[in-house]
Amino acid sequence: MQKYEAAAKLFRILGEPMRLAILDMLSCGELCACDILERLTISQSTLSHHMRVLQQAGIVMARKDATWVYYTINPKIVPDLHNILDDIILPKKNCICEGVKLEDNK
Amino acid sequence: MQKYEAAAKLFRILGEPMRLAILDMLSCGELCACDILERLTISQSTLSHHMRVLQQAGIVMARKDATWVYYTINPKIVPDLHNILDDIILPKKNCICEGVKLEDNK
DNA sequence: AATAAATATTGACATGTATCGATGAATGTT
DNA sequence: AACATTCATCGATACATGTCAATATTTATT
Repeated sequence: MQKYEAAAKLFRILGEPMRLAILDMLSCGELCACDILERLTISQSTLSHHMRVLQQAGIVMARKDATWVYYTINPKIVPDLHNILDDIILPKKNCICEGVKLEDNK
Repeated sequence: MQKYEAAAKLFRILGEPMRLAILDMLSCGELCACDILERLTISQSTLSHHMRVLQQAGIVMARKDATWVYYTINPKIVPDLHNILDDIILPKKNCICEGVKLEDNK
């Protein structure tokens, strides 16, 4: 299972409407937290939580300037996500469907 | 927010290691529930739960034959998922980053 | 009809996490 | 030095859901 946990974690992070809204906003380019907060109906602490999650997952990058923090989407994450999805869902060589039993610690 | 809920739901469903393992197994082709169960260390009821979730989301399709149920990945879901991701994370026209405020009921 | 096998459903429980208000920390301004 | 602004952290709460055992349902077999 361990094999799938990293991928699952990424998908789980994308599995929240608020975070998708934030990523949609960032898709055009850099925004500071206050810009994002202005367009959402969530508390500042909730936004801060989401930005931390997105950052730690490597989905967004942060740049601090004085009291502001500016966020951008990590461009590398886009092909990464596509590849992660394809590696699981598309036919491939040495696939687990060929027979091995999966234990919880694998 | 409603705008992102469908996409978030799909990602959330992909956000479980067990379901990714199941999809990985199905990536080569059709398997029945008992085949999948044989290679995982989860209970039968848990597997049944996951298959129902994957089915209702349109990610896998089910075919019943006597007492067996055979599952396949819905091939349409693959490009769909890529498009959903790109529609959010890549730059685009008429993007919400251009200014509108998002209410919870949107 | 009785039994067996494959899958679904139900109810209970534990865990994870989104959310908030309150507060703290860092930086800039007066 | 005092204050304001921006963001982070903490503690509490509510809700969603993964998991299981037990049971039901469906179909085939004897």
